Amino acid sequence: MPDNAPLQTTTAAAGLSRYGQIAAALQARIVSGDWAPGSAIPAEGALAREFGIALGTIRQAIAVLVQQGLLERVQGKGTFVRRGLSGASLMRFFRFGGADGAPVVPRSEILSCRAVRLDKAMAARFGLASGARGLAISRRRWLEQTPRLLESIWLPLPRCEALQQLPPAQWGDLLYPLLGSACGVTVHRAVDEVTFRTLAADEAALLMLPDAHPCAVVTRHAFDLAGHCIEYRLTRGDAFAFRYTADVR
Amino acid sequence: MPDNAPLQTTTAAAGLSRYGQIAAALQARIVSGDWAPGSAIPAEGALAREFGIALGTIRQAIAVLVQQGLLERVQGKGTFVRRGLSGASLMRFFRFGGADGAPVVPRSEILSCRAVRLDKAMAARFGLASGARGLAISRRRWLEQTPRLLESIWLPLPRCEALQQLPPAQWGDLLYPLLGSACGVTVHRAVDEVTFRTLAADEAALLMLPDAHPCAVVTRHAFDLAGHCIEYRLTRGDAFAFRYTADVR
DNA sequence: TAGTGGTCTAGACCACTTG
DNA sequence: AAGTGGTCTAGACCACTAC
Repeated sequence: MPDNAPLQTTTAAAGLSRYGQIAAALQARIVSGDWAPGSAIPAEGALAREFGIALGTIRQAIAVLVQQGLLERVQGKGTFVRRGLSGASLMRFFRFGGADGAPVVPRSEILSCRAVRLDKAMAARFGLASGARGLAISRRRWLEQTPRLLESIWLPLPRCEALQQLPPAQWGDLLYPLLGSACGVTVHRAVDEVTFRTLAADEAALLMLPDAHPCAVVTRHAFDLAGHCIEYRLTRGDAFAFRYTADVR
Repeated sequence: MPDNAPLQTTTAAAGLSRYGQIAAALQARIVSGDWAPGSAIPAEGALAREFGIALGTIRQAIAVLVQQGLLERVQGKGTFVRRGLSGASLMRFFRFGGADGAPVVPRSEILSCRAVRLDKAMAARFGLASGARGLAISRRRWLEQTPRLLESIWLPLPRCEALQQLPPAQWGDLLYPLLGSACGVTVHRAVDEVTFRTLAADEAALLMLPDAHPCAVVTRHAFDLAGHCIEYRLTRGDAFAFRYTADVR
């Protein structure tokens, strides 16, 4: 038995525990696409043999990635790379009329989509230089016969080029699955910030609401598996339809 | 070695894993006050001997309670029962002028405090029958020289009787520490729901805002260690000062 | 029946905190 | 130096899922 080799000779092992190093190694395989979203990773035993460690240790490494939301374990079936966010989750902020239980997807109407130069702040979000190219999308979302949300979306352009080729009519109602299939981008995490203001005249008209009507604004930064920002989104909706629940402990 | 006794003879062991049963046993000691908030629980080894199980199993049980937020582990020092919520956390929904970094506690002004009969819905929250007695508190909270929040608080009355004896002038600015010291109640978890509306005339006057000004309403259910609701609170504040960040993954 | 993850054991040594 | 939790091992058996 090697008992306790003082350092695992992976690429960079700086003061990390063994399971930490291995978790990083597994994460690298996921981020690189070596293990695709939705697919199963090798069994515990196989990984333990590969890394030359005990079962308990590989389990600990996997637990780290499960905690991060990168992996998902299922009794008797295996351990799977989690698929990206569906994107429908923005509706969790609003309750428009209908039944509460069913998570509905609003119909998407693309108002405009064009390549633009990103200003300094926007480019910085994507880790690009000021003036870099991006895609600016304006979208209106409907529930039944009523416009409910207004969205302004920015995407980094070398990365999401494939979207420009595809006619908006074929985009469907959800952006993230499209980003996955067309651009190979997996949205793994999002940070939403909620504030509150009143609608500008043009916004109010598009939402069929009175001028200066109160509205909730959700500002979203979405990130890929590597943790890079790949979407900036501004969503506006009727403030009186806003409802959000937070658990504190 | 007993190897694997099929069932641990605790009180109720229904299909739970051993560490699950033990986690429940530990939780009972915390909820009963046997292990007080802030104090250390016995070391892993001692607990393992007491329950007649391996170290790894007691660690698993403790991990469950850490995950639930009941316990906290500190390297080299021990495992501690977590103290209750500070209550200042409601400010996380609002950003009033001042510096962002510092978590400030607004000054509390008690507008009224009286015993009332609870209607059916309110009594049900506390697990009481309609018409049960409760404490209704109205509070205004100041930052510097400006009133910022309006709070309506309901508490179940047999439980929080000690508050009535204490003059409001001695309450201080935070309710939860007071509930702990005066009534022996630990607030361990809270569920906040956010909605938007406009201010009524009396509310607007108290907050020194225009009539019908937009406001954010935070509805809070707070729970003790046993999971029973012990506070219902309605907080109103200027909607334009509202700002909340949520992480999705 | 074979393969997966889930639970459990009985040790060992390490890292951190305290007196 | 003594006590605590943190890491790691090398096994065992159980529960669930598939074929």
